[in-house]
Amino acid sequence: MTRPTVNDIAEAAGVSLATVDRVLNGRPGVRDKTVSRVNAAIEKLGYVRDVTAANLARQRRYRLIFILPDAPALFVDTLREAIAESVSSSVADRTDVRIVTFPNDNPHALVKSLRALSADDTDGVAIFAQETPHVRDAISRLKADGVPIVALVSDLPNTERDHFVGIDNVAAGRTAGFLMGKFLGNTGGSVMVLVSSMQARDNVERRLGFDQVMSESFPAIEVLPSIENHDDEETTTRLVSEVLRKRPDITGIYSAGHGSQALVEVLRGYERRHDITLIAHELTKVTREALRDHLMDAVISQNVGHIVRSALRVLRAKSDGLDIVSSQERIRIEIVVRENLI
Amino acid sequence: MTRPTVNDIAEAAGVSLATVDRVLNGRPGVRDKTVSRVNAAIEKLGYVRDVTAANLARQRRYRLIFILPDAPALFVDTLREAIAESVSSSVADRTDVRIVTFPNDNPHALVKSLRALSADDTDGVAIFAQETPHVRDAISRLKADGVPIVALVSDLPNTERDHFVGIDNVAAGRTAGFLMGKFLGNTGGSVMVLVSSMQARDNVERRLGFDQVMSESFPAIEVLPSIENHDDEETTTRLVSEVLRKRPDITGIYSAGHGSQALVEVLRGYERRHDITLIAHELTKVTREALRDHLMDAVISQNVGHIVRSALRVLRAKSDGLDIVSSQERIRIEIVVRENLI
DNA sequence: ATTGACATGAGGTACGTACCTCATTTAGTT
DNA sequence: AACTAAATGAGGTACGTACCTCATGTCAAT
Repeated sequence: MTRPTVNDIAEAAGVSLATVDRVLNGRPGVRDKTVSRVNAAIEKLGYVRDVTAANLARQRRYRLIFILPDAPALFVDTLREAIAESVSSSVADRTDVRIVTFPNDNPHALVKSLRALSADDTDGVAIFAQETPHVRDAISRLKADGVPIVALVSDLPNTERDHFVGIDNVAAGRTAGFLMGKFLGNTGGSVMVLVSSMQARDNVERRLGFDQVMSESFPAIEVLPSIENHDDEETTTRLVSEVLRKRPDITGIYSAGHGSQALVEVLRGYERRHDITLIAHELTKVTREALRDHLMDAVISQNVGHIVRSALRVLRAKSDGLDIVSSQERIRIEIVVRENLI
Repeated sequence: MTRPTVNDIAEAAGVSLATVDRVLNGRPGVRDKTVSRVNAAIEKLGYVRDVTAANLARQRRYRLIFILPDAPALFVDTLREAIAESVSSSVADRTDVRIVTFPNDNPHALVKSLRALSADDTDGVAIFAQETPHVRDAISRLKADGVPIVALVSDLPNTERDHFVGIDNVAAGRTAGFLMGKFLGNTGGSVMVLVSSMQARDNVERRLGFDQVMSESFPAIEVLPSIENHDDEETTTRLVSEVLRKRPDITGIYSAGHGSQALVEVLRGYERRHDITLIAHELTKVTREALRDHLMDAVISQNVGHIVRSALRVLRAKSDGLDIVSSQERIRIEIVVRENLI
């Protein structure tokens, strides 16, 4: 009834504990025949390594680093909080987490941060940044040094990152488009789209997915060109006000970027606010309140807690040279309306 | 830099390891003054017990039981699969999970199963069932015996269960109502509502929430009385076909029960199927396909994986006499449309 | 001053695994 | 058969905590 241990395996396979240990930990000096005998015993007894005991014995610690921009968007703060929260629970996981922040508009600072890392003091890096040639090079160097790397939230597909932790942003944009279309009905009208930046891959992908669905399924609705706000409040306020004034036919607004604070504030002061369907990304203080206040209709979100935990799991696994079960690391695209707001 | 251990605490507090151990594990025979000295040292060094080492030493095992009906609804199968899956990973958590099934229509069998359990061989019970006086008594007995109990999916509020693991079903119904209203627009029409049984508390709560939102926000839409299908396919087929024939003004169907298989099949053969907005609960093979096929518009779901893991965490904590962080055990109400289907 | 109750210390073993050293056996080559 | 290299065994320590026993210390009541 009780769980088999290495000693049981040794006995069942008719070998010594040392040999079982060699097989289990892939150490050399065991004949193939013996290896299969041991593996057969493992199979037969249904042995599963006690990971906690193993880690205890191994005295393994994972030194992981999150690299984030200091973008003035609430979502980044939310992400940072989630990481900070994971730190407290990660003590039990033998994991030391450090957060490195770089100035949003300064790719050189990011590269400098990346250069400061090496396999000597780092077991894994999770990075939320845009892909530039310099970033590509820096990641390449880190990988060559043997440091596992995952991209966070916004993918870096042309780099040597091991994995991407985040939602499928094309699908997220499609989801937003689906809801926008269904909410607007067949009444026509036009939709304003805001993005943080057309350099931000996640934003571009969302826009792409949104457009796909709108043209496929809701051709009666006109989708306007993207407005880039560069996560800047003043810019947003100015541009949104302007478009709202010039285009009274606007019935929907899709905020595909990382923040919606300024947008929401403009709308609070807009008399036709209740005739506009507003869909944004990321559940934050601002979007929560906007949902509650009947100002916003839906939020497409990714659970930052899940993202952080997935990144930690993946980095630990990669650091141990283990494979990941990618189906278990998929981040869901969450739809939040005011009634399922937790 | 490295994490403090009990030995560091002993040294810092100027006491022996044995005394630290007594304090940490609440054993008697330590003066208050000494206790505070030790606690001060713990505070100062930021000591956190290494739970994995502790469990290893303690050789603690949790024997937990899930009690489920054999209802012919796909959702119950999904739940059962999630439990089975957790079994494999729970080996590492020193947890033995057993599933007990009782005939859906036979509350006496359920009571009998409950009676068979005792604190001698059970450290916790998670139960998905409806509340009846007999069930209440059986739970009362188990609690008196010191066995922690959580209600699963459908709450048992008038019993002595320690906790409820599942979604807020009123809010889930409200969410369904919100989407139904928004999708239908202001066109009026009427909505058919299906439930498994009006005895099932979760179903009743969903219906309640749905009605709240419909009357508050979408008064132009008529909501018909509930159709009870008792999770029976033939009944569903018959009743749904009949209502569809008699009421051609039906523009929406809300399936609040545990299964939607027969309903979906009827609709597949219904010529006006694309004029009907269909919203159901629980993501299963059937609802997935219906979403993909543009037959269903949204699914309100609860992540069975989360439910099972939460139940395991809560039962382990209760079994150790620990408090739970209820905010961490909240199960989200998920909205799934065809674009965010994973 | 003696007693007894209580508080504390010292030192051990155990949990399941990792990893080390050194001795011994086995297989393969000549 | 002798030799060598490789394979295996035996036995140890360590990780951080739990829990046990027994000895010794302290203090207050008698």
